[in-house]
Amino acid sequence: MDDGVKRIIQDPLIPEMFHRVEKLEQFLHLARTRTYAKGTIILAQGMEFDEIIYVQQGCLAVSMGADDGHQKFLFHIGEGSIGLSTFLGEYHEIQIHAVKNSTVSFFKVEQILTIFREDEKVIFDILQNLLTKVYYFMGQARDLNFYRPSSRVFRLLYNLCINEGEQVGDHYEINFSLTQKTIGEITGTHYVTVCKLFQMLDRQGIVKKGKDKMVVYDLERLKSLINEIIEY
DNA sequence: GCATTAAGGATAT
DNA sequence: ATATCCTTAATGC
Repeated sequence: MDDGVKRIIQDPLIPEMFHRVEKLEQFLHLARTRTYAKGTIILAQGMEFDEIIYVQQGCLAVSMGADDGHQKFLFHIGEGSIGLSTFLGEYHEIQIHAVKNSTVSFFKVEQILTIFREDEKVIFDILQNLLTKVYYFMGQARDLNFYRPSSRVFRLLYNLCINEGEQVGDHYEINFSLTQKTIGEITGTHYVTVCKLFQMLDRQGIVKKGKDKMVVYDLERLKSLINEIIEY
């Protein structure tokens, strides 16, 4: 095996940075390409689907419907990433909609096979993309079983700080911010609960969340909060 | 401990 | 100007 196919699976902290398959960029002429306005539903529940989605620009969200009409957010498909490499019949409950204005390409099976023949490394890229998703959702399954909602939120913040945080003096800065709403979606906790938790963190000076920056003032305290019972 | 609902205020586009 | 996000309180499991 040459180095081109030797890779490491790293766990994505948030479900939108799965392995990119940018090699598909060279094969866009084989695909059907469309643009979607923000909010458009690309794949509705129960719609047959046998293509691979590649997002050139923008961002899509994949969610799964529940009996009561609720949609459980699953993951984002960002630029350079792919979606639904599995082929759905008409009895699935997946929905995909555009989060931003997006241009996305659709590859049919035969086209994908052609690409595989021309550049077999694309196979590994697609496998890698799928495996990071599988690994991510294995982690989700564990978290939902073993941690309470408050723990899941704190764990996410802690991991973000460890992995993306930049130490500045005595504190850490995370140079992007998630909305409380998306933190709720990712961790499976209600957004009102997320709000209360951030209030607590703010009041105790542990974490302050800004518009496009989060700073962690007390990483050890944040870590210990993961295993504490929170009073609301 | 947390979800849910509702309702009003705050920001983003 | 309108949609989206955040806050707060009340209630229920």
